[in-house]
Amino acid sequence: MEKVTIATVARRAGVSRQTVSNVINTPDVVREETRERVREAITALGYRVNQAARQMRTGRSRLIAVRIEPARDGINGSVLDRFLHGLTDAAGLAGYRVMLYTAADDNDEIATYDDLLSAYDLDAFVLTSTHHGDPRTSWLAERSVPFVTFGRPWGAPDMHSWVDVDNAAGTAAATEHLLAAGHQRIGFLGWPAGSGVGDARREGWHRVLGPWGPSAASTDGVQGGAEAARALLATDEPPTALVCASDSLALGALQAARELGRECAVVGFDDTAVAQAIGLTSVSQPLAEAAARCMDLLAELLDGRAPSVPATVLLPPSLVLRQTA
Amino acid sequence: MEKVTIATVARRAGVSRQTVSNVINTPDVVREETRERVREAITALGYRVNQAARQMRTGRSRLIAVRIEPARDGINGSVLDRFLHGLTDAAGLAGYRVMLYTAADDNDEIATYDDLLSAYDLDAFVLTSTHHGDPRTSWLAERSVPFVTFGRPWGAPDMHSWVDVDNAAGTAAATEHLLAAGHQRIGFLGWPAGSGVGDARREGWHRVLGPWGPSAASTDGVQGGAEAARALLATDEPPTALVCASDSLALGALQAARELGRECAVVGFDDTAVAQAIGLTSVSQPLAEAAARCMDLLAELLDGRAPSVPATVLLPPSLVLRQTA
DNA sequence: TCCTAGGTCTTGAACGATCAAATTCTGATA
DNA sequence: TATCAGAATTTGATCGTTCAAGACCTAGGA
Repeated sequence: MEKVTIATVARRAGVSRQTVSNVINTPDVVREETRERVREAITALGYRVNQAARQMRTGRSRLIAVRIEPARDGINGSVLDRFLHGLTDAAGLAGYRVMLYTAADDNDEIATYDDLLSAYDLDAFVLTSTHHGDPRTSWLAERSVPFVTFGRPWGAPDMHSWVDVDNAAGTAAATEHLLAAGHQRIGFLGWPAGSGVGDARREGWHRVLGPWGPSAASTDGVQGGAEAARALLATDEPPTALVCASDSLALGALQAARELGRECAVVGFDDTAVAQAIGLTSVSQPLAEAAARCMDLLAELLDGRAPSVPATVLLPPSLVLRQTA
Repeated sequence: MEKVTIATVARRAGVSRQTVSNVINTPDVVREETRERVREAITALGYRVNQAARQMRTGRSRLIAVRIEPARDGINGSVLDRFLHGLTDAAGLAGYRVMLYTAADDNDEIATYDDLLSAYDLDAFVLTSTHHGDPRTSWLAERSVPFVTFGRPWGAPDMHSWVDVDNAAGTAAATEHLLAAGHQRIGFLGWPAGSGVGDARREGWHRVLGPWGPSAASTDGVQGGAEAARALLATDEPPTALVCASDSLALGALQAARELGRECAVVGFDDTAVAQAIGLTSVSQPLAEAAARCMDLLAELLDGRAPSVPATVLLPPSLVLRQTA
């Protein structure tokens, strides 16, 4: 079982190296009959293109990089995990591979770009966790490195392609579900104003209920959620249902309600493992699809058939009904 | 900002290409003074080795592949996630990069090996979720592809290097903790016999308690855990504490205890997001360290300084105390 | 019959690094 | 001073692929 190169195939098929290369990359310039003969030789020999050699000549690696972040509060970590899985699948289908890297912060990440680009000739990046004033996108854009973000460019015009989930639509659907179930006072438990995602989730709830509705804010976490929920539930006319910006907050709310002996419907966000485990109704992001769409956009960029205007994709989340609402 | 190659550096330092290459790969054969001059040129120009070119000549890619699995029951998914993060970090420090792939089953995975090896010249694989009669290890071993498993070769002799966590020690520690807290009747809630990991976790509990102790088994999941726990708690002399093979089972046990109005201490396994969220005491695997050790072993294999006997590393888990025990 | 255009295929060079072998330099010894 | 071993450096070839350009063949038109 020797090394099979393009020359081995060429010899067996009785053609030149270049013809074999053409069969692989631009089949339509090769005559039908020759093409078949070469294809036969390729499968018979089990030939596979050597990516390193191809890359050296073309300057393209068919490699895409994604940052893997530590599961921050743990509870929401699996979101990225599922996205990664979807991306790896989609990339594989499109003939690309996913390479991982870690970074402590934005600047560290930018330093890594430099390294990955010059050492590995990376074709593109997929960025997650975009935020206001993100320095990463401008760095990449300035050097015209192809990239797509999962998460819209908060607070900036659309200078690049992105895929995002319609957070507001998710909380809106949750709120409507609660209304339909007969709830009159539906509260919102969210994060402090200023984060794009958090604000959008509050917006969806607000959009459905109109001007009124009790709401509270806390940084993410079970503890914070419980405290904020206690405050809301201790008022004169406490809400009978709570829409929450995350499963962590929702879990805190459930604990608070139980302590106080109050009936309170709760809906979380992200459909994490925790929600599945404890039967929490939650808004689920279509992560596999989001990943696939990211790959689609990247493939467009890389094939040079990119639209002049950045493409943007907004996916609707879905409500997963369980016991808590 | 043109492309900087080894020739650019050579010209600037006034030496030949090969000398630059030597400074990078075998610095000790270059005279001190020359070495410094070349190093200066390298940093001044911001030169970075082109991996594709190096790979074509050496046949080594400095790339390591890991399979990313879908978060199976969701609740335990983050274990792999954290391992991956640790591996990416450790690989980066050792000058390697991690590439991802997905596979539907063992055979699919083997087909992917073939592809990755011939197309990308992958240097090594890290396998997770090893099990009895795993066909992957023998496939790789036959072709003498370097690899390390996270998880020991269940039911087979040590034919390759592996890193694993001492599952039995984990449940033993949990059991001892419960004994010290004054519990007399400590039960075990595990998986059906036959899985290496599950059996080891039961073993640890059994080792501490001796012959006696109520135990039950169920396939993993909250539902199953609740049912099995109900059965245990409904006996004449119910256990006052339960050691569980997973956080899912533990969560089920907690729910069963609450339903029945019983006090019952519970310890889970894996310290997942769920455990953190609901305050479940759980056995925590040192995943970052496990990943680092995997990388160490791989580096040894790849540098050719591999020991004749496969290296095996068994890491002790730790008990994370929270409210439930 | 000759020429040309288009389709098909082949040839040599190049990508950027490392290997192997050849060459030059250095300093010590006779 | 001439010689030589060993250290330091250079040269040419090579890895497997694709690019650019050229060669060959066939059919159609003048």
